[in-house]
Amino acid sequence: MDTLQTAQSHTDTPACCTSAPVAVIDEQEAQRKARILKAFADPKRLQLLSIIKAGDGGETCVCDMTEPLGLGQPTVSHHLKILVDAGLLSRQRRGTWAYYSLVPGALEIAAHELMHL
Amino acid sequence: MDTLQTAQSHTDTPACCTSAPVAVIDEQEAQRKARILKAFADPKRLQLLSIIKAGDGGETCVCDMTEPLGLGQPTVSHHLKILVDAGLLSRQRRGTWAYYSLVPGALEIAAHELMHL
DNA sequence: GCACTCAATTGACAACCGTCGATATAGGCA
DNA sequence: TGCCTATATCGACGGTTGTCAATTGAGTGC
Repeated sequence: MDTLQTAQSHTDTPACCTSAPVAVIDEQEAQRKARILKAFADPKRLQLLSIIKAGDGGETCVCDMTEPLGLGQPTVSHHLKILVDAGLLSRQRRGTWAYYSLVPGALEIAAHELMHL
Repeated sequence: MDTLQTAQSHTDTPACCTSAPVAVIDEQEAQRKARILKAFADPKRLQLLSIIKAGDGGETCVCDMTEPLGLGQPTVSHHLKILVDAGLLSRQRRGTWAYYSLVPGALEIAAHELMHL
């Protein structure tokens, strides 16, 4: 058997298009990583994470997020849900208020996924 | 009795919503980071990066990307342009073919942005 | 020159996303 | 109980995004 498939078109052997069995991450793994990274891919959500990270005790009340972001309350709730669903934030109700805090290690894991894709 | 802020009942000062001058990253910085992270937030682009990273010599020809991704050539070109514009890939023409390679340190910088937002 | 191949661009379309207003839910207080 | 506040959900609307078919541009070899 030919180690590399003989002549193919172009009247000669092209330098590339060797159809090598590249070790590419599969569709499923790619979608999983993309779902997490997509949660970061919005300026407002990055600001949200920044606010929560800097919050007292590492947590922040929803009512403290709407004003600095210049967004309506439903929109902030929407972004927070996305971040929670992505496993980046955790929610805790205290009285009438809802406090959000970073899931420990979540940022590090996400960063790790970026470097080792 | 609450040691902080007197009675926080409605019609009075609430416990949160202190409108503290939170050190939040500004809109401009958030948009800059989001633009980079948005480039990662797609499964096909993650697969592209994976293929290129694993390519021989750290570079891969376009014609070796369309098949494993199951995408048309224009779509692959589209994604590659997004990755180049984000500063993650660099392009080099050799003959008729175009080779893409990871910009050194790009992944590390992006990961750093994630952890230190 | 011409013919051929690979890659990039264009235009169009459906799906997704961020935003808002309106409404619903949950919890505290009188 | 009923009212009030904070948060979540719903429905709708523009803007963005991923995809493709068709075309154009770039490069090689005859």
